[in-house]
Amino acid sequence: MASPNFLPLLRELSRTYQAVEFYSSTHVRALGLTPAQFDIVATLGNTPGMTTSELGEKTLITKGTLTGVVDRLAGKKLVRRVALPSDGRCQIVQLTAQGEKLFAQVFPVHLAHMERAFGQLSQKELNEMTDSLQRLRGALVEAHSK
Amino acid sequence: MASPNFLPLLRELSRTYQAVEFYSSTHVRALGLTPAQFDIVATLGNTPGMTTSELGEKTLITKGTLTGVVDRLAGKKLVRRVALPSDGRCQIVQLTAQGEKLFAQVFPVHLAHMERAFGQLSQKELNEMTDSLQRLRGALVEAHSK
DNA sequence: TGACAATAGTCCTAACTAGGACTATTGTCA
DNA sequence: TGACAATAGTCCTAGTTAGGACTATTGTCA
Repeated sequence: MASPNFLPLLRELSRTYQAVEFYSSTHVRALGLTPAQFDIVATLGNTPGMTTSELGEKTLITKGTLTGVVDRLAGKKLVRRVALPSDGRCQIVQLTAQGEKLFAQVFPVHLAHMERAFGQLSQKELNEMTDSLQRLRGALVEAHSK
Repeated sequence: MASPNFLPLLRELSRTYQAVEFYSSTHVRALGLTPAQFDIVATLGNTPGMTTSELGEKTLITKGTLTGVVDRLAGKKLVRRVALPSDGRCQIVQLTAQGEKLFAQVFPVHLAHMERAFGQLSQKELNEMTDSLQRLRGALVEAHSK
């Protein structure tokens, strides 16, 4: 390893991810939600609700964090926790009517906002980038498991 | 925008970035530093030190956060703040002797750790991914400025 | 030079973050 | 069935995060 040749990618990956986060979160905050809260509302939209752990898998928010975020959304009456009779350990998190309404108002608008940036790239490039990132992620998982 | 075709990329970008963070931070924490603290030590290594704002640009840590992180590193005697005579507003942050020593011990080891994952991809693929990410970032900056 | 804008950095608040300890519940298997 | 491992979720702690208000200093320009 004379000079590690992956540092530019590592650097660019961080910068680009942060740029996406900034572009997205600036818009989301203007709509009255934090990025984590929006993430959960968007994930619960058009679903009958899901387990806290399932929600964690989809949003990449870890369990310890999720408790607090769901608490705050529940405090805003956007989300509700329902016990699952078949498994006393689980709780289903689902949007309230008010949450559904917010989702319907906010989600399409935010999607259009993101489209304004991502739409500048060709479908071919989007696909290639997705595939490459997936290969990188595979390499990370593999390296971690050894 | 019948069905937005960029969502898979958005999703994969988050997942891959988080995978990198997890792979990296697990290792960094085992070395006794938080990711943000390691980032700063790594950035200051082999330099005469730099301004807080310059440090923020390089590490992508915003000013408000930076104060606290540098405070904690200073508390560990790894870093020191030096006033800049030529500009009374600026402070130079630099590694102490102990910080230099830690950098020399920890940085190469961490680089080798990252190499184990990134080394699985070809140079060509690394370059292509870097270029694509850069184009995406450019699109975000452009969309944000309008 | 004096008014005023720009910059550097700290401090504050609310929220998110990971990790681990802990409780309650469920599944497994001898 | 009873011991025990696995799972779901909450709680706690230390730390990071963005954003904005604030102070001090510097640069600009009429």
